[in-house]
Amino acid sequence: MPLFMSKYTNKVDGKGSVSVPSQFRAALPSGFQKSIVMYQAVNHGAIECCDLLHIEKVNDSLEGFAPYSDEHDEFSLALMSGLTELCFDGNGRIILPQDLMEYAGIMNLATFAGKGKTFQIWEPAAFNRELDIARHKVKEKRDLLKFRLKTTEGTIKDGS
Amino acid sequence: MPLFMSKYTNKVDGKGSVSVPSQFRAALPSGFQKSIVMYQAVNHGAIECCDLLHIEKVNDSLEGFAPYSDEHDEFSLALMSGLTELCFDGNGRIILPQDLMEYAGIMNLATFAGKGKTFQIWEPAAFNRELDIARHKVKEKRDLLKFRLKTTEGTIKDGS
DNA sequence: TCAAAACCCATGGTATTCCATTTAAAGGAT
DNA sequence: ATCCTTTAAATGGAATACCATGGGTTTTGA
Repeated sequence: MPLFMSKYTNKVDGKGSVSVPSQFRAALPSGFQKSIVMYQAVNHGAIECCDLLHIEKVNDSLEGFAPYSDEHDEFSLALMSGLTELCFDGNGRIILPQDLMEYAGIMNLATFAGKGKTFQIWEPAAFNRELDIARHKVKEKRDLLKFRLKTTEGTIKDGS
Repeated sequence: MPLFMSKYTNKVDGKGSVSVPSQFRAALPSGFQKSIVMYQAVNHGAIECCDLLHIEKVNDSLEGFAPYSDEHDEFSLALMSGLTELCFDGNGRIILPQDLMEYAGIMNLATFAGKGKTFQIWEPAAFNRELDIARHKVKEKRDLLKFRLKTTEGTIKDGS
């Protein structure tokens, strides 16, 4: 499974166009490489991005609620109405929606930061601040992270 | 599987005509792109919309009740009698029924809000209020969705 | 005959597409 | 390792197509 990793900073022009790093485009699942979906990151002033397949899985999970229940209503509205699907042009660019640019404070530069199954788009300075904070917190809490052992397949590499 | 997502606000003219966002029209299943079906949203003063195929599935689910049971009677009457099918004109517009406009309090503007398999039409200010409420409730209840996600993922996908 | 609805065309604005240039990365040879 | 060549990616700008909207015309049904 391809993952979003590393970070890249690209220019944003007057219309909000940015090139999505080619490594991120290549990491999209096959059959879902025409577009990405973005929304306000829950915990930060940043744009969170994923592929359409991921969204479809979230939507499938909503089927667990009764179709006319309050929960189904609240979750589907809150989650789905806030999404924006953006298709790439021939050069791998997208146009960032105005409201999301404002939410993230993005002007002329945008930092793409890999997060594994998703990635985020940040105003560069804000990203550096947040990265610093995150690293310190990881230092404190590093013992909390444990590798999940695969019980079915006996091949686990060292140091992975 | 096409989904209704994002939100759009369009103008409503004196006759109740509105353009249905092209993204929503494109998301209709092939063979069902001539019309949409709408009805009063159960939980809110809004118009709920979906495609005919979805209605057929809802109708199929009524088969779960015994044919002449009270439940079958009540559900089929309540769900089906309130439906209105509206066909698009050449420009992708529909004419909102008077009673549904009043039910939703729509005057000059209508906000189309994606909900996945369905979408809703709101009076813009009312939508913003409801979106705020829905987001807060989702924050409180988000553990419910995580549980669903885990069980769903565990059965369907691999390598995550 | 009249009103309401369906249909059609024209406009402006926006978003998408395309082409050209610059920049950066990758590979090969000295 | 350094320099040069080749390829790919990112950027800038312009042309094109699409969509929302306004107004008008024909059809339908009461």
